[in-house]
Parts: sequence; C-alpha cells; structure tokens
Amino acid sequence: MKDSPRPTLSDVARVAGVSTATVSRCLNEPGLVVQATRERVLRAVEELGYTPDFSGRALASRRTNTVGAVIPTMENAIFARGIQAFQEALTGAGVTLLVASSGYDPEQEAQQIQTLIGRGADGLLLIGAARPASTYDLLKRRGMPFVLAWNLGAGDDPFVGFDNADAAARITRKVLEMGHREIGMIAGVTAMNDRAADRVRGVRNALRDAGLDADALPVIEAPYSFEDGSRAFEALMQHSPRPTAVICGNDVLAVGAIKRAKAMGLAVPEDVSITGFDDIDIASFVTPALTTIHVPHRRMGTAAAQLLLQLIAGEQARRRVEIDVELRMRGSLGPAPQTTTG
Amino acid sequence: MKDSPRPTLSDVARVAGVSTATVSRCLNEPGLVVQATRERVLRAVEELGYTPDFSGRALASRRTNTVGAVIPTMENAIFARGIQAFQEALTGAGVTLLVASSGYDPEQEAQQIQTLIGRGADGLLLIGAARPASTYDLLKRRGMPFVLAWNLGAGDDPFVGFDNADAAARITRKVLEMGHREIGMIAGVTAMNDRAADRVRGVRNALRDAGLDADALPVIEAPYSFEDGSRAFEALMQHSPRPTAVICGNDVLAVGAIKRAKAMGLAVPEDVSITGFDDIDIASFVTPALTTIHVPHRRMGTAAAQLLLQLIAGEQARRRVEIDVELRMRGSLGPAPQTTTG
DNA sequence: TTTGCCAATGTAAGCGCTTACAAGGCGATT
DNA sequence: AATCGCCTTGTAAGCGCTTACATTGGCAAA
Repeated sequence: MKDSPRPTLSDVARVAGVSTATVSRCLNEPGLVVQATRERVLRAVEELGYTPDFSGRALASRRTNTVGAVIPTMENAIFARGIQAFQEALTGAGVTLLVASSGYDPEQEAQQIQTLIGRGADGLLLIGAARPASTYDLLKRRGMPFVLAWNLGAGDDPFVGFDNADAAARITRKVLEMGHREIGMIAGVTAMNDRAADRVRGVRNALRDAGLDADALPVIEAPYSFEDGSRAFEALMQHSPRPTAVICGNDVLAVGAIKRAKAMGLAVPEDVSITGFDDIDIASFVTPALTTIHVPHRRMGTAAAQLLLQLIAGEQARRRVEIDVELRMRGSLGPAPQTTTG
Repeated sequence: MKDSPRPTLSDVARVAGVSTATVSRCLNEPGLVVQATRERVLRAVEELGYTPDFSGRALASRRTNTVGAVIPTMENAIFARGIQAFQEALTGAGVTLLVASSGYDPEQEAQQIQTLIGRGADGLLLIGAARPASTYDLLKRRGMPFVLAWNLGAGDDPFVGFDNADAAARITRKVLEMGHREIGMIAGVTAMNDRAADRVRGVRNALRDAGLDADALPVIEAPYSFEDGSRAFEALMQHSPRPTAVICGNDVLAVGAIKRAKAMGLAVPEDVSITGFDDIDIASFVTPALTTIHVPHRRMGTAAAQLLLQLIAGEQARRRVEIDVELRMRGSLGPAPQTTTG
C-alpha cells in the first residue's frame, strides 16, 4: 500500500488541467462551471481519491458547518438518545456534530468549550444551566450561539428544556394524593448537576405546599446505577418512621430500588411505592412498571438542533422553548398502606 | 456584549509587543521562551481571551491530535460505554475524539470516514469488520491508521475485539448441556451487522457440532429494543415444537423476552430458558437474572485507544488484541423441562 | 465588422498558525 | 579586547483552501 501524502486541490487542478479556483468551484458551486470542465475535474478527483481538507477550507472560508455539544457523559441513556436525535437533525441540515463529555466537571466543561470554539464550532449545545459565570462570559464575548437543554435557562439564555423542579413537584403531589405522608427520596448526585438538584427542590416545594415539613424529608444521593439505587433504598428503609413512598431522581435509581424492595420482602406498591423520572425504556419493563415523568428526549434533541441552527443563521426565533413533560401513572405507585396509628 | 471577532495570534503578539513566533512558542514550547517574555505573553492571552484556532494550527503543523470513531449508533449502551472509556483514554493522552454515527449504513459509514479524514483525524476507530472493500482501500491508500473493535478483524487488520461466533457457540453449548433440544433464537438485525450475524452463526455451529440440524433453528430478527424482543419472543412461541430455550443476540432482546414470557404465564426458567449477550447492567437486575456472555466494554475501549495511539505513533504493537469474554451463569437458564415424550 | 456583455476561467491574496532560518546580544573563553 | 557559541527572539515562507477581481473568448446586437 502506498502511503501517499493526501492529494491537494492543486494536485487535482494539475491533473485536470485547470486552476485551483475552478476545482474549488466545481466542488462548492458546480453551477458556475461548464459541464465539460466539471466532468474533467470530477474525473481527476476520482482518480486521485481527493478529499477536501477541512482545516484549509475552514481557514479560508471562515465557517465550518459544525456545532459542538458538551454532555456530562455518554453513559446515560437520556443524553445518548437526545444527542442522537440532535445529530440526526443536524446531519439533515448538512452540519456535523462534535461531541465532548465533561464528566459533570465544570472546569472540564469550560475546557471542552474552549476546544470546540477553537475547532471553529458555529454553535454549542450545553446541558443544564448551572455553570460558572466565566463560562457564560466567554460564550457571550465570543458571540458564540448556544442552546441549553434538559433544563430551563436563566436570564434570557436560549434553551430547549423543561422545569425539573416543577415536574418533580407534580409527581410528589401525586404521591401525596395517594395518601402517603412518610416519604423518602433517592436523588441523583446534585453537586454540579442542576437537574438533579432541581428535582430535589421540586419535591421539597410540593411537601411544603402541602403543609408538611420539607426539611424532614430524608434524601440520599446516589450515582447513576441500579446498584447504587438499591443500596440507597436499603439505607432509606432504615429511616424511622419508614417511608411508605420513595421518590427517585431518575428511573435507573428507581429500578434499583424496586429490585431491592422485592429482595427485602417488601411488596411494591402494597408495602412501599416507588417513582422514577425520565421514562426511559426500562421504566415500562420493570415489574411493577414505574410511575414516572415522561421526558421526550428525542424531541428535545431535535428542537434544540432547530433552535441552534436558527440562532447561528441569525434568524428570529423563539429562544425559550419549554418542552412538555407528563406524569405517567403506572403500577409502582399505589395508595399508602393502612398504618396502625391511622 | 461585544461580538468581537476572535483575537488571533498576531493580536496577542501586538499587545505583548513580541512576534507571532514568540507567542506560538510560548503556547507550545514554553521552555524556549524566557520567563519575563512568557509572562507578558500570557497576560496578553488572558486579557484578550485568546484561544488558538484549530484550523490554522492543523494546517501549519500537519497534525491534529485528533482521532475519529464511527459507531452505528449512540443509542446502544455497549457502544456508549466502550466509547466513553475510549475517549477517557485518549483525553489522558492529550488527544480529542470526534464521534460520528452511521446508523448501521455502510455508505454513511464511508461518508463519515471521509469527513473524519478531511478533518485531519490521525487515526480511526471502526466497529466490526464487515464493510465494502472500497472503504478499506481508501483507508490503506491514505495510510490512515485504524482499529476495528467489537469483533475480530479479517486479514491482518488491527483489532481489539472478541470472537462473537465463538462466544455464541459457547453459550449454546451450555444450553445444550442443560438438556435443551428445542431451541429458538432471537437475533439482532444481521443485515450490515457482522456481530449480530456472527452470533447467529455461532449458535448454528454449536448445534451442528452437537449433531443437531442447524438449519432447523428458528431465528427471528428484531431491532434493539425491549419491545421488539418481547414481540419476537411471542412469535417464537408459536413455533412448533415450542422451544424450551431461547437464545438472544443481546441482553435487551433477552429482557424483552423474559417480560413477555412472564406475561404469557410461562415461568423462566422452568418452562422456558432465556439467555442474553453483552452483560449490560440490566442483565443482573432482571428477574430471573440473565445468563449471558460478559463483554468488558470499557476495557475494550481503553485497549482500542492504546492500540490506536501506538499505531499512530508508528510504534511496534501487537495489532490483534483478543479480549476475553466469559459466560455468566445466572437464573434465566435452567434444565430443560421434562417432555411427555421424554 | 465592430462593440458590448456575459459566462467561464484564471490570478493571487490571504485565512491563523508553525517553524526553518536568520539575527542579535551577552557571557565565557582565550 | 577579540572571538566564539549559545540562548532568545524575529523574519518570512508556506500549510490547503476560498474568493474578489482580472482576464479571456464567444456571441448577439448594431
């Protein structure tokens, strides 16, 4: 195999017997080139196996048709799904996506943003709204279009998301409606994760509104895994009085909790009710199926792509897109058990 | 917010009162610049909020410290996990990752490879071994280092993977050992997916080796979702004689199958045994837990990164890395039920 | 035939950066 | 005091591409 250096525009030009400008036009504005020439050029392209060099093109044309996304991690189904839809929408518009992950670390996120800017991203997708002011400063000083997703944005920052606190409050009210008064929560790790923190806040708000003591709510934080959900559930069951309902910050924790409940000989929902959040595939597949908040992740990704493309194009657009989420009532939430004191 | 054009190297140079070469050196080889100058330059960088432009740098230096990966889809936990590890390993080496997805379409894959080459990727990660010869030609003509993952590579192509057929045969032998003779299979979609196809082949091989009629194996292909696994299971149960064991091409299908089995009033594994493949988190969380093939996806991602970096650096390296997978025996596989004819 | 215009192509100047090479300055050596 | 050599910095030539502008040729109109 010949390890040939990549052919360049001028190689093509030489082989085709035209100028580099003509080759460039052939590739970008074929209409400007007469058919015979075009064919000659394309033949040369074929023959040499020419592929345009992105750097050269970006440098000369000052645009990249590229947007970047910085997500906490790919190992979370909700991001994977949303980003996949985001990407599909972009591809449809001839734009490529650069994905970077921050591991939930704001410093790494800032670093990745720098990298993406350096790579000429025309716009950025960021997750959630909580990040240092310095990061927002950077973005705005650069005039870099960006869209926040998976949460509401502060100020007038453009976003495509939903109110996590409000949704958490909604599911909490449902739990209360079912007669539960001893409630516990298994939250995602809230440090550097405004979505997780907002969900805790939402639960507390709902309790307070119902005249209960929000500060008394036992909350255990757990990383995003079945196993950690299980462990947290077991710990929560040690709390006295024992919760009759456990509200989980996401479906994965909830599934872990259900599993442990069964292992502990507790019937769900007869002995203890469990709720989730996100409505990922597995939510409807566990037994009992999870009562949860349905979030249309794909739709959110698509809408985010549309908004970002509009911002980049400088078009007028509704900058604050609230996505509807809805409560999905399923088997894991039932009426509170009769207490002996009741 | 001033929508200032990005500051360039020469802006920094002007502010710091030095030449562009010195600024460049400050950023890339700080050792070559005397402390006083360095401080002055860094202050200017800070003040202007300068970020190096990737295109300019790539164009001038002929290297990008970038590798690309083309995966079928992000919406599959096994890729998400492997790629996450792949990325972490790269980041540790100061290399950035560009991810593209092909939607299991070889043409799109070739397209994405072109794009990544155009973007100056120093190397590529590709999934599986099956793709048109033209794609391999392109890669080799360019002298582009690449690593295949999630399967064995053909010829002497470098890979980090495992033998899907062999692993599938292994789990099939186990099923046979448990006394099952009426076996069915729910496979992933095999078109354009050599891993899925190899798994089917492996099952057939094992049956043949056991003196059974491999062609008689009922196989239903299903997309990667719980729901499709369920549907396929139900269809398979119409087959006569009804299978006492269902081998699934992946864990997601298997979980779907288990759920439907229960819904149909079939006990697992008493009435029907079900096996999976991949050992994703949920495999140990379903009831009964899945007997499956454990694949260390993260380890594979890390190893792939190491190999790719070595190839790029032109170092001598073992180019064919076979990853160990192992059978995880859990509750979903039990002895074949007594038949009336037995 | 001459003129004018337009379509097709060529010329060449960068885009922001790196890096050979040149130049300058200073201390050490003789 | 003269010379050398090294350390620091500057000069300038591209890297592969796009694109404003110049040039050419052909054809229609006069």
